[in-house]
Amino acid sequence: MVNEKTELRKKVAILKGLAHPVRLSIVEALADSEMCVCDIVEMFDFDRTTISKHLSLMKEIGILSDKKDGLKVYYSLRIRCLPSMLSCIEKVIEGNDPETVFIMECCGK
Amino acid sequence: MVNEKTELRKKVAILKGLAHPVRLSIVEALADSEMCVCDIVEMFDFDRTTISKHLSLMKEIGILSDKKDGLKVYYSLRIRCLPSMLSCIEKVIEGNDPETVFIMECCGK
DNA sequence: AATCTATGTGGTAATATTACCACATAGATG
DNA sequence: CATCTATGTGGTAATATTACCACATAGATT
Repeated sequence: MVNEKTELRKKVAILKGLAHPVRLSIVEALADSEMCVCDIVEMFDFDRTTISKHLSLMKEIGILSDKKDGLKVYYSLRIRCLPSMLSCIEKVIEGNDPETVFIMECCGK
Repeated sequence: MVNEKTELRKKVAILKGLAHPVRLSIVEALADSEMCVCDIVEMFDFDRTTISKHLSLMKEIGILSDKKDGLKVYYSLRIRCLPSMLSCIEKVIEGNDPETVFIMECCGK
């Protein structure tokens, strides 16, 4: 049995880990395949070290895992259900007419 | 077609809205049924106005909707798939042995 | 071994988030 | 209508997050 408080803290940590435009974009990019830091850095206009810190953070939280190969480090999703989880939110957003920001139904199950 | 940047911002906003222990607890409590502010406040040791601000924030983001009835205000989930979305994260956490903080598989699909 | 390449870390200034207090208000009740 | 009850808002101090710079390191290349 998992401690309630601890479980809540872990869930919040994961959500916080996803709640940043750079980090969420990385997670989405990793949905299909792993990428090296060099390629991930290319995606953004931010400093290389900024991206590196976002990756370290997500690794520490448990969202990503890394794998070294020569000079390069490859990151991949450690929580595989994330893309489908996020697609729930996407459907909510995409389903909107421009006026209403969010609708009430999604996932259609 | 939804603007990519805007969509990302909205997704991040929702995730941020969930990424706080008080707010996530509220969302979980609202999974089953709506609640008035007075009852939600009872759940926590924080100041009443702190809870009120968390509710306002989630309403603004679109996570919650409210409904007035006399003096009381009832909040409910506006994004209904949230509980099942969060259960994905829960399974990841619960599936752990105490040593490993996160596992790689979840949702069992 | 000197150098280069890919990546990571410590420090820090700028910015955002959070929690509480003081105060405001709408609707019920005496 | 005076008051009470449930709720919300503005302001602010404490804290957390973020992005960059300077620097460090491991492994490849010359």
